[in-house]
Amino acid sequence: MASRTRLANDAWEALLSAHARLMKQFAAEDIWQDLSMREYDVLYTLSKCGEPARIGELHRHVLLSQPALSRMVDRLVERGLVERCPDPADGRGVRLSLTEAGREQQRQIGRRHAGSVARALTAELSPDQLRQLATIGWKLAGQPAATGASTSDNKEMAHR
Amino acid sequence: MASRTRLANDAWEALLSAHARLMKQFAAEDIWQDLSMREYDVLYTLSKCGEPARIGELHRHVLLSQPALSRMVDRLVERGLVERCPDPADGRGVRLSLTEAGREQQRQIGRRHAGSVARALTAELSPDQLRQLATIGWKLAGQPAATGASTSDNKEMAHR
DNA sequence: TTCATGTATATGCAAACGCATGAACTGTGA
DNA sequence: TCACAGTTCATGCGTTTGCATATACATGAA
Repeated sequence: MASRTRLANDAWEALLSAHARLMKQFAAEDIWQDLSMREYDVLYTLSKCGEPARIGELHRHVLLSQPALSRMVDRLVERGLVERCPDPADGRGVRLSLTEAGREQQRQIGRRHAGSVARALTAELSPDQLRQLATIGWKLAGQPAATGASTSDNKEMAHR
Repeated sequence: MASRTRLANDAWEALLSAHARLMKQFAAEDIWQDLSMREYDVLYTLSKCGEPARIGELHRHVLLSQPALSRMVDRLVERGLVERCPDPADGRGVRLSLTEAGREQQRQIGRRHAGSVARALTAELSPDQLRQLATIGWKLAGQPAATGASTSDNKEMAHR
């Protein structure tokens, strides 16, 4: 049982190290145009969340404090990438959506970034390992299954 | 081949989501005493790097700009947790090491944090999945094998 | 209705960050 | 020996962050 603790901590440290290394590698690439990776992350999340999305919803997916996120949205609105409308169903809330410019910039950057990600990960991992990582990651993220990786037979899913 | 790209991107997104969720969860715990998770990360890294360590060495492991790291070390020195000495072998460099107080605080926090990590990961993942995550993570981190997880037979390692 | 409590987002402010650059030193080739 | 490019860390400065808190609305009970 103590070894189980050790196993878990080693796995977590490995995840953190992988995260740090790849984030640095991606950040160093010249594909981000005039926005930071965090800003891109918000645009990307917005495009995936299904717009219009609430700030609270964004906040569940982005590693930023709520006030920081609120102000980042300010800037993105000011730059014409995001629209902020009052929510007709809840006077406290706001509805966020990408503008056409925001969507377009997200797509441009996203295409290149997806290429970098694919190159970095497929260089190190087998297809089975990619599937394992997806399964494990989504599980830790609290999202049972996920997009499309579940279509292929993944023996490891037998572990629950 | 396009599916391989998709597979890799799904795996990366899963990793990011897991990272964000768990980081928030850990950050919300009341175990960090008077330091931030980033500060703890520096103390932990210092304890693992083998002291005395160079700032550049720390910088390879911590997701912070070099100037930010330099100033964080300033603060940790000011608070008596880290010592900064000139490097006798290289007049440009500095040698960093934990003070006794720094080491002690790292250990205190580390014990509790390790418990949280173990609880969070073992709740979601099987021992095999923990081993898979460690193998995959260290590979992506650019560190071939790693601490102790390699002692157990891991069938997935056959994938290279 | 009115009040109390809870939730969603915004704002004040000090601290921390990243980028560009500077200062100190190393190492190499002329 | 000197000059010059490369490396290591620190500093100036504007921007962004997090914490605490305010504001505005929602919701439920009296």
